[in-house]
Amino acid sequence: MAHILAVAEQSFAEAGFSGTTMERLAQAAGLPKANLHYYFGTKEQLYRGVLENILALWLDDMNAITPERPPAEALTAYIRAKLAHTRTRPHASKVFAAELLHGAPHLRRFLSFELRRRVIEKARVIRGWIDRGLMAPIDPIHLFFNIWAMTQTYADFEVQVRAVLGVNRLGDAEFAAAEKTITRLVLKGCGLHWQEGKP
Amino acid sequence: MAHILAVAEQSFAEAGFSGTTMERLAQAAGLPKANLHYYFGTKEQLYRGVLENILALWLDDMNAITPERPPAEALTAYIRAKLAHTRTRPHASKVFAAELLHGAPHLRRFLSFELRRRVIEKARVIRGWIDRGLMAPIDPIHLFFNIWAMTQTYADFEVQVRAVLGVNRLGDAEFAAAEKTITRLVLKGCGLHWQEGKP
DNA sequence: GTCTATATTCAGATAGAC
DNA sequence: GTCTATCTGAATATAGAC
Repeated sequence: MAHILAVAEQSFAEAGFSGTTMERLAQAAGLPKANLHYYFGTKEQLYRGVLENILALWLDDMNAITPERPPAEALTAYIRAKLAHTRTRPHASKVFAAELLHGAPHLRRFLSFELRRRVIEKARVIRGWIDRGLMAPIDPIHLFFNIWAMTQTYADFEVQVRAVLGVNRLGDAEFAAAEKTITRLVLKGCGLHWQEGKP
Repeated sequence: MAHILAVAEQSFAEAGFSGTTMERLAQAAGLPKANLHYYFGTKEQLYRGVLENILALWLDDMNAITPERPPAEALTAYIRAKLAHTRTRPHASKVFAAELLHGAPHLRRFLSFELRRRVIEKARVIRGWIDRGLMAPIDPIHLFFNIWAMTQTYADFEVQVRAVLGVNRLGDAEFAAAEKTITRLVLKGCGLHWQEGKP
């Protein structure tokens, strides 16, 4: 079952919902397609299963943001965590991205409630830092939008990154450069100290 | 014909390639579906027509980056141009994003040649600024990846932005906040002067 | 050039044997 | 529970009248 979900995640990421056929999934999972229907009912329900598997990931990373930590440390850790997920779970990122692209018909509740609540909570932490004079007065919610955008682009639009860089795959060097660039933009953008050498 | 392409762009953006039916396009365009096939041949060829319409947009914005301009001014103008396209052509952005998400089978050449060449050319301009001590030594190519990510997220993942902000549509206020945040991150991140009030 | 009607293909779902 | 074979519906594409 977990195996089927993993195969489905990859296929939905690569081919989209309509582009993924139950036949293709069955072949990739190594069993007849009737079994998929036996386990999950409809293709729609299987897709929902894949999505739900992903949502927890998105909320978890934000744990790095806590009031006691110095902002530079917390933001650096957050960026690192997001980028690690981008690297280890690129298919999850792509499925989520495709769902958003098409208006998120399955994620309306998640976005408007769970995610919104969590962002507002963490934005309050950032406003606390600003009020204490620990960082520049940046809009915390837009800051989140932009950190998500920058980190996820290395999964979602990986093919563009590879083509422009002229490499066959994104390895340690590329992710190190990405992390350095994003961390620099965010820390300096927030008026925080950032130093070249610091990993 | 241009009308059909506009309708198709919107439908491909909202429903994806497989999710878009010729019947649906015909209805939206107000003519029988046989005509679509008469004009464009196959659905595939129609999709290629939509994509090609979009590519020029992407390359054009980079004209803002020229060696003579001060970096802060050029980067501010570039961000503004990208964000303006995000706002006026959200469907184009989404079609392009979906194509990248699914591995860009139709854009391989464009990405590896036209786009890559243009990015390398403009990266050289930025390195010139760095060498002249006009800005901090940031990786120019990753800088582009991240500017694209930040500006396009307001089209591609608009539904997420709206849900988290709790608004029904992205208007002047939201785009102003986006532009301010992105410009701040980029300029300060590049060690350039940025001032709150400056639009 | 434009449309109606239809052929063809293919994917999702299920019946029913084992 | 697992599989083969099949049904059903839908979407692309085209034939052929006007």
